[in-house]
Amino acid sequence: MADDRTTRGSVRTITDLARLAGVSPGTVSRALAGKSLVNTRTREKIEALAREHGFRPNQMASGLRRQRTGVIGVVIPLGHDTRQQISDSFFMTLLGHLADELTREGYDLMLRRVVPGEDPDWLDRFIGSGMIDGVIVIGQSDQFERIEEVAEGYRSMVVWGNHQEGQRHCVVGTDNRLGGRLAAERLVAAGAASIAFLGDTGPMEFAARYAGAQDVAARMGLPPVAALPTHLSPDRASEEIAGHLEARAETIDGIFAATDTLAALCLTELRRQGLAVPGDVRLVGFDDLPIARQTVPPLTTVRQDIAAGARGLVDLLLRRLAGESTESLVLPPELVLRETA
Amino acid sequence: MADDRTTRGSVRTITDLARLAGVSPGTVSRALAGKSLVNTRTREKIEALAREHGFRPNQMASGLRRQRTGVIGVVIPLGHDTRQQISDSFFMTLLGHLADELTREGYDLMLRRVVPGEDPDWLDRFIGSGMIDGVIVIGQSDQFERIEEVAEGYRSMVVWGNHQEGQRHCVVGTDNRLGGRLAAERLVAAGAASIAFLGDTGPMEFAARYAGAQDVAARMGLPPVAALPTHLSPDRASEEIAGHLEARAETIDGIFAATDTLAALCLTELRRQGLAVPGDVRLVGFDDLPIARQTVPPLTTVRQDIAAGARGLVDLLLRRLAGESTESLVLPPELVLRETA
DNA sequence: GTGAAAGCGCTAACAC
DNA sequence: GTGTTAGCGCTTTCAC
Repeated sequence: MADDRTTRGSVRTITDLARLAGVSPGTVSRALAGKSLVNTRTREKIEALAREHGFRPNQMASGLRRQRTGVIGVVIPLGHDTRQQISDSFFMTLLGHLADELTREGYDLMLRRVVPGEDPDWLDRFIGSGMIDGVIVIGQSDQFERIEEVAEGYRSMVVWGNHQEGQRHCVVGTDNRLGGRLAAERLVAAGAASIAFLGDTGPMEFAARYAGAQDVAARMGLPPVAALPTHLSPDRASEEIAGHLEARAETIDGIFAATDTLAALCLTELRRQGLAVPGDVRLVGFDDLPIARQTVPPLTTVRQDIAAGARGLVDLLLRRLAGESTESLVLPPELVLRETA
Repeated sequence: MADDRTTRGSVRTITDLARLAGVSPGTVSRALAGKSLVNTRTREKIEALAREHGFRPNQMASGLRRQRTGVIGVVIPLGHDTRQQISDSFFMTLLGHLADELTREGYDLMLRRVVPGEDPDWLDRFIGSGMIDGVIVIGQSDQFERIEEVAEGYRSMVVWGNHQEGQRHCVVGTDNRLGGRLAAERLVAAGAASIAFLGDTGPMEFAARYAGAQDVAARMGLPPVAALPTHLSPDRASEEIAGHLEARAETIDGIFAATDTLAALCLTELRRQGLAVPGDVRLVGFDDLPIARQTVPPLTTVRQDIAAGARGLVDLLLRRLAGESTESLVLPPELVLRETA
């Protein structure tokens, strides 16, 4: 075991430091907090001592006393399709931006991935842990109702996801339905007459994208958009896509993929089956992840502004922590024209 | 502000619950902890009450008292090239696996991204916060020395990175030098006679990969491997790659890219400049990220077993927390033959 | 401007 | 088996 937590000497507590400085613990606390009035010389002395001994106040103790931890929880519910989203690029990128934003605001980030199916209590458990001042939920998954219930009694929460008319929880997200419309309109403009949606329509975001595509098909008098369900893990998805294409390729000339990741896989499958893109089949993705620029041909897609999303989440959460009421924030999607449609 | 932290009733503390159950706080603590002996009926009663009121013990308080938080810190130092690694796929994937492993072991994960240049004290600050029982550092970046110093006095740390002869800190990582050799050998076997290394050679992992390639060039009597430095952010890297290729394409017939991400960008640039892969130029990447299978043609690369890495990191850290001494863990890289070399 | 003292919510001796 | 008690390390009245 050895002397783990002692780097130099044994100035572990504010009391140790107080003894060294010849003052009381209270004074040290005040000096280090930088607030309340402390004699400049006392403060300087204490700060010097603290630096010299590499002292840092224990955040658990401080948190307990002040009833605030300085930590924001970030939770990723893996509802549908447990194994997948695990390394979903979109969520991971969002997480990176969240880390940056929270750091900038002086908060730490506690990350939790949960499987709601195994633990229905996932959200309350996190909130009730006493470890976090607020929580950001990344993705509603299939937990819309659960989140609504919690939002009823807990204000310090903001969710990344889809906005529903009249919902109670504060959400930040792209207008998925509009995004779906943009995608389908582009497919049609590029010459598609029979469109399919590639991906699971279970998660709300995806359902909304699908609905947007349906809107366009209906408005244009095209046949309804077929749903080609897939999982999100690359391995399974590839197989499933191959199956769908074999069964339906004849009847489909436009594909709207739920994510760029799926679109990229689909592109590979299309090539393998000898179908030209965008000649035989037009393809549009969603997200505008880095991969969208690197496929061959590069992917036409619907862009979500991830950085803006992260800023919005943090901004709204901090405002809620400060007692403000906040509206949800719906971000506009943007069609990015490349070469697949 | 409203009644934030109360979902139902006001059973916030173990003492509240004790009052309800007609027992003492101590008994509630014991009952909920599941350890020490408590009358079965008392325990059941308490558990029922706890469930009914959605009570969860405050982890800050518990942590403070027990001197253990149940939280592992994960820190990503952004040393070189601040903006980049920010969404580096490799680190993000590793992070995902770490989250899974730690969760499985009952730990929470506190994530911090730091810029050592701005805060030389990044590591001590995290360790000294009192919020974490141990720390996993993802990537040595340019902080090898700092990490060594800290390792001197702090045992509860494991680092993802490159292994150096005689180093003090416990590290888990791929044998990068061997990986570099595998890559270069493959390039040569595929017909390359003049090899370049694409990427910054500053970070230790990359330096080792580069050194491995040099080993092979020397052994084979080929000209030394040229280093083509780049940043890691896609935008800058693309430009830089284009520049390098324009300047040197004539004289290079094999490229070893420091990461798959760079390799994919390079592939795009090569195509743009009308160079055939692997006809004119052979290309090998590193990591075997999902993108490696989706480029056209798919990328020959050196695989790092990320899942095994995450398991190793967590396993070693837990052993160290338990007081064991542990050796570093060097994982074998594996050449994955696809079509670019 | 500083000290003393009372906890934040929990756990772990120590009694009984 | 269970109650009582004394803190974990910090902040914050309340005195002075």
